[in-house]
Amino acid sequence: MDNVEEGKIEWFRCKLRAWAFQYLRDFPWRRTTEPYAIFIAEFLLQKTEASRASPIFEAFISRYPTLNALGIAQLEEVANILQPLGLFFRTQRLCQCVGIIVEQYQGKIPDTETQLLALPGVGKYTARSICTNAFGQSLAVLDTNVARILERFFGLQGNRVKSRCKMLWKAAEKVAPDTEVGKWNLTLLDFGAAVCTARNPHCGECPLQEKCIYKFQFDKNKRTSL
DNA sequence: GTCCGGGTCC
DNA sequence: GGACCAGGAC
Repeated sequence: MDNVEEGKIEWFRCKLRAWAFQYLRDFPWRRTTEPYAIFIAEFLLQKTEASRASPIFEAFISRYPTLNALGIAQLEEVANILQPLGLFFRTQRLCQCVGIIVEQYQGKIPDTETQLLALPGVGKYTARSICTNAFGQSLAVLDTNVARILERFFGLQGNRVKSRCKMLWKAAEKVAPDTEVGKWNLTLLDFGAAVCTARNPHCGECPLQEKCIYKFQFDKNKRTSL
């Protein structure tokens, strides 16, 4: 965390905001704050590429427009719609969630991180993502994209990606701005998917390369190997 | 920390 | 085959 100092953070935010202005992606779930739609989207997006989840999400919402509609659906039918995305256990967890929400929350998606965390298949990332995107709360998130960007740019923890690492969660919260955290979270996600990718990151076109620890190390290795 | 997961890209 | 994707459970 020593490398994560205020001046560098401000520069980091500034560069990424400028990048987001031009490159932030558009997805159907980003055009709504309706809690049910956000809830479904976050579930489908777990360990799944956003562009692949997109058409399935639209089919899902048009088949089950409300939580109550989903509540009376058969598990097999739901599984059928989600089949192209794999990870069948998600369907089971999703249906369990719906049952609990109908019984305990009168069919309304709960709006606190703690309540959401108690649902099966909802971890810290998903709970916070729902809170920011559906209920306008300001909670930073950590996923593999955020972890990778923070590790590389600030030189945290070598190159091991541990999504649950406390230090990375702290760093994610420290780096998040005071306002528009929801948009900030999306910015990091999109930047990780488009520029700071796991394989073959596009360092040459990266707006952060000037102060990036990873880029610096990379160049150094290149020099010494010549 | 470790295991789990289905499709995709390398 | 193995790493990787808007992770979660144990």
